[in-house]
Amino acid sequence: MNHPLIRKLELLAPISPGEKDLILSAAGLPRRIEPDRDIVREGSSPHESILVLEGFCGRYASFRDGRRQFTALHIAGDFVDLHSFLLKPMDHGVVALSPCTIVGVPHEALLEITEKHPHLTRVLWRSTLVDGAIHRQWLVSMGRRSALGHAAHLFCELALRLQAVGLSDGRSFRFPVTQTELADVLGLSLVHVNRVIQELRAKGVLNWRGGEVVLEDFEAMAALAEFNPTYLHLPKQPVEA
Amino acid sequence: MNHPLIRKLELLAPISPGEKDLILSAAGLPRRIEPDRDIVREGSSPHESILVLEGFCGRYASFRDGRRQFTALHIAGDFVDLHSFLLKPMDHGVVALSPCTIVGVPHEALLEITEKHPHLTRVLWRSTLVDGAIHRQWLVSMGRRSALGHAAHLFCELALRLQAVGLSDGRSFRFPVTQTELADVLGLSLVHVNRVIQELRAKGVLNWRGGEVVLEDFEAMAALAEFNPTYLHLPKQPVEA
DNA sequence: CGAGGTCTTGAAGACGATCAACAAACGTGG
DNA sequence: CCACGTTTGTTGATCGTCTTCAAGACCTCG
Repeated sequence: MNHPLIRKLELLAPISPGEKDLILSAAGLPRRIEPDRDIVREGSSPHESILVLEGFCGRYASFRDGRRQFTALHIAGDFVDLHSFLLKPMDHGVVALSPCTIVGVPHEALLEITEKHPHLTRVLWRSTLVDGAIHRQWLVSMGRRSALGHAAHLFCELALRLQAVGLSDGRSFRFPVTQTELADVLGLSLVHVNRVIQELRAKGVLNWRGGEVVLEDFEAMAALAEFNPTYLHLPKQPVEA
Repeated sequence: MNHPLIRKLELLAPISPGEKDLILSAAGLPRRIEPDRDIVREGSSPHESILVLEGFCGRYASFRDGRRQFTALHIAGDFVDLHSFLLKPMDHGVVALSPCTIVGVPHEALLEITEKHPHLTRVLWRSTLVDGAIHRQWLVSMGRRSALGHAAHLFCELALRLQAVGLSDGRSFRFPVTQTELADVLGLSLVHVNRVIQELRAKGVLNWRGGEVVLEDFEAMAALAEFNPTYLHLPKQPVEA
């Protein structure tokens, strides 16, 4: 089964063919979203949860004065707002960072799953728990890592998450995001992000041009970041690309 | 029913008497934990999830060089590691910040609940989602608020969370934590935390002595923090103290 | 009364923010 | 294919917040 959601859910736990059918048949039709468009609006109370089939998007909070902070980055296979099934209204927005393909899963269908399919329920619950674990690691990065370490940590995380769904070989991947957006992810200024990126380049660990990232030396990058992948709770073996 | 867990769960959603019995009967005997003692160790794979009946504790990650970052603060009624039911091993530790009374709920019992009690399952799931929402708000504080705003935000959050379980009138509460610990919560240095606290005192919004916090002017504090309580997903009316 | 922890203060310095330009890349229409 | 405008990336200079280092004051508890 090659559907990104299934691929992703199977990373969390084995699921049966019946369960696969169940969730796929609940999903609506794929929709195309342009970059910079909101996928879920802050303050809304959705009736469906959105799954990303393709592209990058992010959850963010923004201030009246225009400051913005991303609190999560999502890739193919991620539910961006599974929590909105049980937690309304949305306390943050979700925006497409690249062209995205998404599908919605109606909350009714999720309710049905929780009523009748305890195993699948646990798998979905678990996926929200992994989101939480990533939030915590970002908190650690924000609080106690240098800007350089923080950026390095994020690149390591992305490499492994993308590898897990077959979108990276663990070394290089598409990353169609501007430095301005990255600044809002890292909680830094645009100018400083630019300097940090250059420093990673100068150290020979990062090559990032035209939306393509290459980690020239993952080990060195991980060392800079004091990166420990445990929190991602990925299985030992990534799927084939 | 006056059990802190029940009080807390009822904030999330109405639960039936049968469900209350169910979860209470699953819980083990209360245990007393001294300050500074680990409640759950990083790297462990617990067979039960811990619920706080009394006291303050925190989740933290630490570095080899001694730096530490708290990623959550927990109060009476909170499950500190409900996620360990589905996500092992622990990617962080949990430590008592004050003397704590805790009970364990065996993962077997939680499994049973997810198999047979979908509604209660959703309530528990929801409680982990609120944790996630708080993580996100902390990320926003770390990334885009000044040290002063960040501290003010935390005090506002604590006032409302404690009020929700009857441990504050919304203005004052016990907060038996050192400035060193607060520094590790806020991701700041001890010295700077001290200065920020003094600034809040000078502004006449905070009085914090001997483990007792008084928010002299909640509105002013909330304004400093640009605090919006939506993310806590609390019901309109707090319970009586 | 002494000892250890906690809080407070001062001074110096680093890291990252801000302000202001400029350069390069990209997309579009002519 | 080039001209142009817009977006993105880069650089320099200055400034401010927060860190670090160091020491002293206060408090609690034996």
